[in-house]
Order: sequence, then C-alpha cells, then structure tokens
Amino acid sequence: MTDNLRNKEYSPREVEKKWYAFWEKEGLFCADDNGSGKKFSIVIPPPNVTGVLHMGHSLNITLQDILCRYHRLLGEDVLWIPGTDHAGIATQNVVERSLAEKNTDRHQIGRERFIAEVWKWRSQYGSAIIHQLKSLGASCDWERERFTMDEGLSRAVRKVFVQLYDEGLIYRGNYIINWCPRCRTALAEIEVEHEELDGHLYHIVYPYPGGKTGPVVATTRPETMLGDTAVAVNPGDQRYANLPSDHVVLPLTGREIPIIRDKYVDMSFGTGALKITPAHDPNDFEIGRRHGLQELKVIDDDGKMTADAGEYAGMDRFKCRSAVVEALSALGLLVKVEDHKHAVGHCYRCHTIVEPNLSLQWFVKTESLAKDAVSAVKTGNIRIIPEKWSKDYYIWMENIRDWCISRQIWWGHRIPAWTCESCGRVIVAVDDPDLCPDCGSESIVQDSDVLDTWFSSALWPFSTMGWPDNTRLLEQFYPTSVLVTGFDILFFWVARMMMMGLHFKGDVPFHDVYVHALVRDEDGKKMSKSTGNVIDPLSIIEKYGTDALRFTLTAFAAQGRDIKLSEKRIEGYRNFINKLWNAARFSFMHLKEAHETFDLDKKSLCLPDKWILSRLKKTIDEVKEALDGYRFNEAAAALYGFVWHEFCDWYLEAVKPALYGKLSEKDRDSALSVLWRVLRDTIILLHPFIPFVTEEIWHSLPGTKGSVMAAAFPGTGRNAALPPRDPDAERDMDIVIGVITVVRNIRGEMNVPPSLALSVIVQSDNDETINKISRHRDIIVNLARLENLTVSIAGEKPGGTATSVVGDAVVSVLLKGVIDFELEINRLEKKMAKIGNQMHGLSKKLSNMDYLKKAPAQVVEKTRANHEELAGELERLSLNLEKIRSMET
RNA sequence: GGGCGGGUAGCUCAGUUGGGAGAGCGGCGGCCUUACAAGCCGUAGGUCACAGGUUCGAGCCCUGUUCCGCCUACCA
Repeated sequence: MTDNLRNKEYSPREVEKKWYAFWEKEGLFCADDNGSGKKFSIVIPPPNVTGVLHMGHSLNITLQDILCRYHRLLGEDVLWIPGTDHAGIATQNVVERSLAEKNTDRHQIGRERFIAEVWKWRSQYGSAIIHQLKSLGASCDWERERFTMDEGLSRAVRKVFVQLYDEGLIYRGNYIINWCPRCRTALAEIEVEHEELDGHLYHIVYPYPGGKTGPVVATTRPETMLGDTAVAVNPGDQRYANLPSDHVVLPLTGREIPIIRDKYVDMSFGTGALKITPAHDPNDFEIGRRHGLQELKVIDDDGKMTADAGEYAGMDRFKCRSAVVEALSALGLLVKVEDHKHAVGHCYRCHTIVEPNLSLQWFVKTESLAKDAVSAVKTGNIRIIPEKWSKDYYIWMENIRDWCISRQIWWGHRIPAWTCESCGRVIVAVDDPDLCPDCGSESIVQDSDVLDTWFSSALWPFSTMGWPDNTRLLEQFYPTSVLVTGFDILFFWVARMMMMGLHFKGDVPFHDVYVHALVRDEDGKKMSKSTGNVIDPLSIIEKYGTDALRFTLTAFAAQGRDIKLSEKRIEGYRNFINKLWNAARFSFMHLKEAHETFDLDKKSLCLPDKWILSRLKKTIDEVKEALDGYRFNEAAAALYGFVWHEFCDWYLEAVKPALYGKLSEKDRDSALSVLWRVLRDTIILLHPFIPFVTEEIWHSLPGTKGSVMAAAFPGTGRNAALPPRDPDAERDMDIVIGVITVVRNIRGEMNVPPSLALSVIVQSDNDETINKISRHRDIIVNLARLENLTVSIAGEKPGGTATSVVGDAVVSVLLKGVIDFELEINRLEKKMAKIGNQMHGLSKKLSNMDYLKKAPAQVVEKTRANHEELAGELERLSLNLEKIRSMET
C-alpha cells in the first residue's frame, strides 16, 4: 500500500505527475510498427501552435485518449500521432505583435529574418500546448510528434502542390476573394465569419446622360458605387423595357456605364435595378464576367480608396462611405435611407470586416476531388457519427467552390512556383530551380505567397506517417481508424483530408469520423475570452484533478448535444473519484494477496458474490458496447452506477461481515477472491476514462505487475472471461434489497433512529420466498440493523407494527408501544393509492379487447402478471390497514 | 429566406427498432454506523412545449403551431 492510501481524500496532484512520467519512461505510449496485432490508429486534430488549452481541446483529447487506452486494453497495436499546425496567420500575428513592441515590423527586418524570428518564437513557446495536452493524460506517441512546417511534411506539401498543378487541379487567376485588410491576405470562404449587423439601405438615383432622372439602385455599401461598371435589370422587367438610354451616368464620377440585362436580378426586390461592382462583390463579379464588364478596383489592399476612386483616393473605406452619402445627398441623388439588417463577413482571426476584393490567387479545383469524397461517405467507406452530420457534409460538398489556397503572408509553406523574368514562363517544381528551363535565364522569381495552413493539414493523416515515402507506419496504420473532432472544422479540415487522402493515397484517411459536441458555458453560450465565460481546464485540473475533468466531460458527451459545463458538475464527478478511492482503500484493508487462481464458477459463493459478479459482467458488456458505438456518456454512466450504487452501496456493505471474519473462513476466502477480481476488473474498465487514479490504485492492488495500461480488458487476452450473468442471483438479491429497503423506509418515515435495532417479521404464502429470505437473513439483519428477524409462512398478523410489501412477502416492523397509528395509516393509504393508480392503468389495458387481440402475447402476459402482483400487494396492504385501524380504536 | 438541432423533475440532461417515465445535482427529513460528511439512509417532485393524427398502445412515428439555439444564403 502506498502512503497515499492513508489519506481519505484522494489528492490528484502528485499522483498525476508521477504516473505520467512513469508511462512515458516505460514507453507505453509508443506504437509498435512491428506488431502483429490488430491495428488502431488516430491522428490528433493538430492544435494551433499558438494555442492554449481550452475545454474544446480537453473534450477532444479525452475522447481520443479513451479510445486509445481502450484499444490497448483490447490488445491492439495503437498509434496516436500528436502534433501542432503552424497556424499561418495566427502565428504571424503573434510574432508581428512582439516586433511592434520593439518598434519594428516585418517589412523593416525582411522576410528571411522574420521567418527566423517565427522559428525562434516557436522553439520558445510553441510546445506550451503540448505540455498542456500531457496534463490531460493524453497517451500520444510523443516520439512521433509532428509539426506542419517540419521538413518531412513540407516535402509532402510540395509534392502535392506540384502534382495537382500538373494534373490541372491547381490554377492561378484573377478572381474575387475575401480579403482581410488588416491581415493583408486572402481568406477562404470558411475563414469568414458572418455576423448580422444593423446597417442601412441607401437608395440612389443614377441619372441618364443629359441629366434626366434615371433608375434608382439600392445598396448597403454606397462607397462601392465608385467602382460600378454597370446597372443591371431583369430582362423580363417591364419597367425597364423602354428606356430613354441604355446608359446612365455614374454620380460623383461622371462615368457613363451601361444598363445590362441579367436574370440574376430579382424584380421583386427594391426597384429591380442593381448596381454592379465587379471588383468588390462576388455576385457582381460573376455578372461582370458574364457580360464582359470592366473590373474596377476602388478599394486597395489596406482598405483605402484607390486612385480610381477619384477625389476619394486614399480615404478609408468607411470614411469614404459617409463622404459619398453626404455628397449624393447634396446632389439630391439620395432618395431614401432605410434601416437594414444584413450579414457582414469578418476575418476569423482578427475580426476585421472582410473586403471582397479582386486579386491574383492560386486555387484548387475542387469539383472532382469533392465528388470522390462524397461517394466515400455515400458508400459507407467513411462513416460519420452521429449520422446527422452526413447531411450537412453532402450539402456543403455539393456546393463547394474552388479553394483559394494562397495567402499573402510570410509564415507558411511558400508556393513552389517561379516566374521567369525573361520569358514569363511559370515553373512549378518540387526542387527549387536555378534557371528557366525554356530560356535558360537565371532571373527567376519565386511567388511570394504561402499556402493556406489547411492545405498542409489536409495531408495530416498520411504526411505524419512519412508520406511521400513508403513507410512501415503507413503500411501498418493507414487508413486511420477514426477521426475525433468538433463539427466546427468538419469542412475546414475533415472534408479536405478526405479529398487529399483519396486522391494521393487512393484510400480514405479514416474509417470513422466521430463528431463530438461543443463545450459551452452553463448558460449554453460559447466560451470565449471576450465574453469572459471561459472555464480554464488547467485551473480545473489544479483544483479537482484531471480524472474528475475527464469523467465530467465524458459523462456529458452525449451524441449530438453540446455540453454545458459548470464547476458544480465537475465537483460532483470529483466526488465520484474520491468514492472510488475510498472503496479501494477499504478493499486494501482486507486484500493482502492476489486471488487470481480462484475459480469463479464455484457453487459455494454467497449471494452478494454471485450478484456482484453478474452485475460486473453486465457492466463490462455495456461499456464495451457503448465504446464501440462511440456512446461515451453511456459507458461513463454504466461505470458510475456500478461502482457507486452496486459495488459500494450494496456489495461492500453486504460482505463486510465475511471480510471482518465474522463468518466462516471459507466465506472470507470467497469474499476476498471475488472482491479482488471485481476490484481489479473495475479498475481496468475505468482506466481509459480516469487513467491516473486507476493507475495509483492498480499499483496497490496485490498481484498486479506493471501498468494498468498494459492490462487486458476483461474477457480478452489473458484476462479470462467472467461467468455469464446469473439471473437467479440478481432476482434473489433484488428481494433481499427490497426487504432491507422497506425496513429502512419504515424507519425513516416512522422516525425511528438508526441506532435502535428493530425486530422484523417477514411472512409469505410462498415457500420459495420464505426460503430465499431465510437463507439470506444475515444480510438483512446486518444491513437493516435488526436485532430480530422472524421469517415464516403467513399466519397470524402481529399487532403494533408498521408494514410494507415486497412482492409476495409482507414485512412487518415491530414498534412495540411506540407506533404512531395515524402516521402508519397515512403511510399505508398513500402507498395503496399509488398502487391503485398503477393498477388502474393496467386494468384499462386488460379490459380492452383490441389490446388483448393485437398486442403481442408476451406484452399482454407481462401486463397481466404485473397486475396480479400489484393486486396481491394491495390486498396485503389493505389487510394491514384494517388491522391497524382496529387497533387504533 | 433556407436548413438543422432542441423544448422530459427546481437545474443540467439520459431515454437505440413504439409496450409499466430515469440519472446526477439541488430540495426536504434523519444519521459523525470503525472505506468515504467530497459520506450514509430515506423522501418529495413530471399533462414528456402546445394542438391534431396514425396505432390496441406515442416522450419516441406523421402534420401543424410556438419558443430557444446553431449553421447557411446571391434581397442588392
């Protein structure tokens, strides 16, 4: 027994440090790529290298760790690859901030030095999140930790880029993209967060040449009018069938722009006339391309107006908005301003309002890739769990747009494309070229952009295993077994991994995708730093221990529902850990040696022994089934109920006399053997969920060697299966528990102090019941605190008792002289009313011919038996009620 | 605008092919019973959002209504 076991309060802090170090030292996290067993592999969703651990990570890591530890117990070869991603924009922002503090910026120090600064930052702070993952108990194979900017992964990125380019699946072009003027980079569609804002709808007259009043257009962004190159109306719109001119004069610029006809325009909205700004609106851009319109950029990459904005050049885009409105108003061209709610895109990194902007970018053609990724799910090669996410996945994939992969930042994988300054040839190559293959010129310039971070993350399941080399790891562990992730990156990441995995490995990157909940605060709000409602996992761990946090998250991780977390709940599960701890402490007072050789089939076991083994068997089956189906909360609930309410509340209490040697030596031996086996298997079962406390207990359990991590799940490997469930024992124990419970119940309701031992008479017409109860009388006497228990065939009713009914037995508690008649009458009447209610429902069914005819015979039989039982109970109670009444008078 | 999820005990939520409404926490009453007061024993509390329908039978299936949450969108 370790010193710790003297403490009746489990203190996780030192225990957790000790065992984590032990696991690492023993190499228990390391995957065996030479093993012959079944393979189980997971790649971690790489957290941002700039990140700090939050509850989302905690849940994500906990669930993966449960799966990995569970599969290790099943004897499988488990590989869990950890790592981080380089988080291009986020990391660059962090380093830029620190440069700003030193009064410099990246442009001053230049690209090369800046990159060096980022690496310096990464080596200094970049492993913070990794340490935090360890504090959660994550059993990742740290020797195989990867970083998306590692050399190997960078090689994979290059190879993928070049191949896709050669296949015509990557192209470069001038398109409208989402631009963050603060980060000065392009953003992918999904990196834009839409937020509903109160804005205005400005109605502006565009006069015809010559000054006649013209069509009225409406816009939420008047400043973009400076870049208008057309006004569009629907071709079927009669209001614009006969116009005095096919041009209008764009106010404030004097430019003449055409009126075009396009079916896109909604006749029913506003005036039916739409201003077209191809360079600053995605829809206008497409209309513009259809009609060959000029694409005029009036907002530059800093969010300021360009020279083409005329007198507004250099003005901030929002200042310009007010200025334009004022000017139009002064000209009498602003006819109306309405309040208008609309969704505005914000940068997901810095929350600046995104500017749709025309620029030269690199794109991945997604159509064919997405098709394969969709069919992988449709055919069942990939299962998405819960299934409902498949639908969202299909909808998104079927509407997927080409993926803008270039970013105008410095930190990331530089695009392997060069342009020859002499002949203009574009060179895309895995190895840096020295000269142009066409003209031989040495003046070739590499594209200055880097790739979207998700481009490298998309390769994660195979790049981390050594691809493009044919490694043993890939051979053994690809495809991975399951991906555990939140739905917020289903499209950012999961879908793209599918596309890349299928295209480059010819196989799915994972068989299952388990999509877990989001962790919210207790009011259901998203946890965020700005709201200040964040529960920090590290301080929770400090206060309650990792196991408590893990078990809480697991217990609430029901499929398809978010987790509302509060400290109160964590405290509750901390208590559970402590309960387990004390159950172990108690057990160790008696367990001095292993009892491995004990034959559990022995007929001589006492009822509680048979019962707890049967319940343990049930729990094992439930845990296995729940985990195999990713129903983590069900596994946790089964374990919680078993440990606390079966093992502790009933089993340990029931076998105390045997353990304390108050019964025969044989009884003690049996109890010790069963206790040992049940405790050991329970600890193994619990280990994936609460690894630390179970490891601590494991090392004090006689007869165990090494780590519980290396143990075998009950019924697998060297851990022989338990005997099958024992329905007889469970039924008998239910009767015993029933008798004890009604006595306690009477004690409570009749206000008899626990210290006062009672005399109880149990009577029944049923010999079998009588036999059973007398056989286990010791348990009843002990747990109901009796001084006297008489079990007999129903005969004369004793007087002065409070009574209850358990099945076909009547339990009478003798309250000589102290019985409160009124209280007892009340109690019986209440109980009888309850039973009467239940019977009423059943009788209604049984008198319904349709029910008797159409319901399955089994169901009807059950109803009938139930009704009979209740009728018996009611009768027995009413006899007692009469008796009490007659005594009262 | 479209889509999705949810409304079950005071609170947070389970409830897997439709067959006697559950847990945890909280409340209340009683206990320092030698593993555990972070505990033990007992107990109260629900028209399963509302209205219809299918069925012998609905928390569960169908329709409509309503409230909340999320995602998404090309009404400028």
